[in-house]
Amino acid sequence: MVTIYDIAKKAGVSPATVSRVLNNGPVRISTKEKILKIIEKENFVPDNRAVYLKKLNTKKIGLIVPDVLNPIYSLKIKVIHDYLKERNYYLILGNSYGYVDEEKSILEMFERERVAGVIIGTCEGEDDSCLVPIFTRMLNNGIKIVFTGKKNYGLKVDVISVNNVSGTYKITNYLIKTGRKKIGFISGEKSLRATEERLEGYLKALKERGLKIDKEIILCEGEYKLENGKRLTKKLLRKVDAIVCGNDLMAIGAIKAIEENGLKVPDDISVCGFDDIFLSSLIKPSLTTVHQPIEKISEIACERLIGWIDGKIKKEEEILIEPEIIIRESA
Amino acid sequence: MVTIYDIAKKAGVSPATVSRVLNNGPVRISTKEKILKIIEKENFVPDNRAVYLKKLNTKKIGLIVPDVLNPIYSLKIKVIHDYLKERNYYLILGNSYGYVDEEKSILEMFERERVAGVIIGTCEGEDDSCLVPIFTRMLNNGIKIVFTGKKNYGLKVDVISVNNVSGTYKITNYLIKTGRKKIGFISGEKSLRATEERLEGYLKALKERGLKIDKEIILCEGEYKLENGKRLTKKLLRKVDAIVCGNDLMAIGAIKAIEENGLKVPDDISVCGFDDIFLSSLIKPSLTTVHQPIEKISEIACERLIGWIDGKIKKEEEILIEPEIIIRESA
DNA sequence: TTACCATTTGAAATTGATTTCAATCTCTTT
DNA sequence: AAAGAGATTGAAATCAATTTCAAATGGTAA
Repeated sequence: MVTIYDIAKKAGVSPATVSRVLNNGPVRISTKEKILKIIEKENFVPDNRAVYLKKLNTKKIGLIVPDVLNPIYSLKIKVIHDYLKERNYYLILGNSYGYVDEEKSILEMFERERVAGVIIGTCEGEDDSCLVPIFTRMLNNGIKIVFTGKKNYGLKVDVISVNNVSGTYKITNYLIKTGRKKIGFISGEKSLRATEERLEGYLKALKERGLKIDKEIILCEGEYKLENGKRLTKKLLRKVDAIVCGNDLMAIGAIKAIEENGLKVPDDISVCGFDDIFLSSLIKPSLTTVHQPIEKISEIACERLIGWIDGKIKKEEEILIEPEIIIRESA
Repeated sequence: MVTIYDIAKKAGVSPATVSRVLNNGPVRISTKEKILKIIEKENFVPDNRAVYLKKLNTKKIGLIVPDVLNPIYSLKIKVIHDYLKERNYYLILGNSYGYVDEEKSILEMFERERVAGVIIGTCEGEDDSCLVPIFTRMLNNGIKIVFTGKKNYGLKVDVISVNNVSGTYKITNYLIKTGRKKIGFISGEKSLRATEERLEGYLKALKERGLKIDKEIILCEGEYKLENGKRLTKKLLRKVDAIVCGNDLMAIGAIKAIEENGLKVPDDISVCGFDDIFLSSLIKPSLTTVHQPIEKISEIACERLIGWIDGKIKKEEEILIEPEIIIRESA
């Protein structure tokens, strides 16, 4: 491969001068043009490995999501990718499947790559408190970290997330208003922040409206996926007249389960979700759900992360975005 | 940050010995253990920039997709990510939106990063023949490239793709068998390989069955997206009794357009798609479509790419995977 | 013509690892 | 006890850039 030395030799200058051309340093216009011509002719492309060995900011950002197949994370990836690209950063992607072992190995890869910052796009999967030592080490080594939608474990990191409590509170209230009395709740693992808070909003609404809380119809286990929604819903059939689901995929599973058992949505059982993925408006009955402001969350996450990297932000913050509920056919 | 020199000093050995420990070189067991302890204690993590400045294979693979939001590409990303991770490679992701300018800037970033290989996951977007010089330069510089689903422009690259011709041929035949006579065709840009070939299969089936080809009901323009499917379908209403769509998203758009105009799918107009995305089985009516073997294509692409990188593959190939049609409710 | 200042330039150090080559240390064998 | 073989180790070069410091060059004013 062509190096800066080859260019320097052909141009009759020192490598330092070529480097200055590449970095807009002070070089006489005529020499600059001569060097640029040679660079073009020789197909020279600088080697980032060497460039960023000297420079401080590697311009690389690591992003971890639990499931690229979940449209909510596809959207997160898209928004973050675009925001960063605009600012000359680029993205290394890790897909953790919600497993801490995977997440750990991805984080270690990010460390070796000396990424400037990391965005954790996770808010579902296993309990990941055991990653705290790695996060601490990364922070100590100057790698900036922003969480979206998970606990901060007392770390010096921003947390940007939707107000989960308020989301399920609003939608449960809506169900009550439409006359539903036996409202069930299904979601993924209890240990997760998303589960904890979404459950909290649901309970809050029931309490305020004086409805009885029945542990039999609250099921928080397994993954935030369609199949699991189906599985859990089967246990609630004929016990409830509405179900608040932990996310849209589970809600879609719930609708499938209800229909497969000869019942109707929303006539027999109302179903509502959380996320407002693309799909939710397309299925039938279309899904009543809590809209997650993914674009906003992702952009704030990027903005904060770059703020940290540029040294403009020094103090961590927890930023909650207020969600809206979207009323459609399923409830 | 802690370096190999710091570790060497604390252990009373030379950096070379520390490097040997990191790379499983010959080191006395007792010194190895001593060094490992210090590495652990000092939180040392090697710097890949320096590591791969010396080593030939950077273990980085660049992947370009036109749209992370399209489930077909989410799936591609997932499969490729997993396959590579298993083999100690990792992924740098670029989202091109089908724009050649974006694709160009992503490719340049890959070059600077000295990726070992690139997978082009594109098969839609603008005509990208103008990227040939960049691909040539990358190949000359030893970066291996594999295309999935696009023209190879005479380059020394593998092309792995679904047999598009066969896919639309089969599904058009199916429509004819069910008694449809006026079958329309809608898709994205004509210049794309996917469009060209899918159109070819459609035309082949019509000709073989002796049906008249009517240019008025063949519309190839715009993007492979839902909205565009809707837009094009509106022009075909009342002119056709079936529509073959370039992909599933367009087909879903087609169904929406038909229903919004008071017609029924499949009673008034049959609709079929191409891809078999997750969504297609969930909507109502569920979509009859050509199943794209994305997992298989992606895995072969990875396998071939790593074969090239390891020097085990020397000759480019074009690999076509035969698709199956999935009959559901929409046709 | 000289002094002074600003603009260009290059030599050499630096970044953090790996790798080669030669030297040293341990054994085993005679 | 000496020789030889094999296992460990370190010094220095290398990878491909940037950056610092000092030197050279050019232009202007006194």
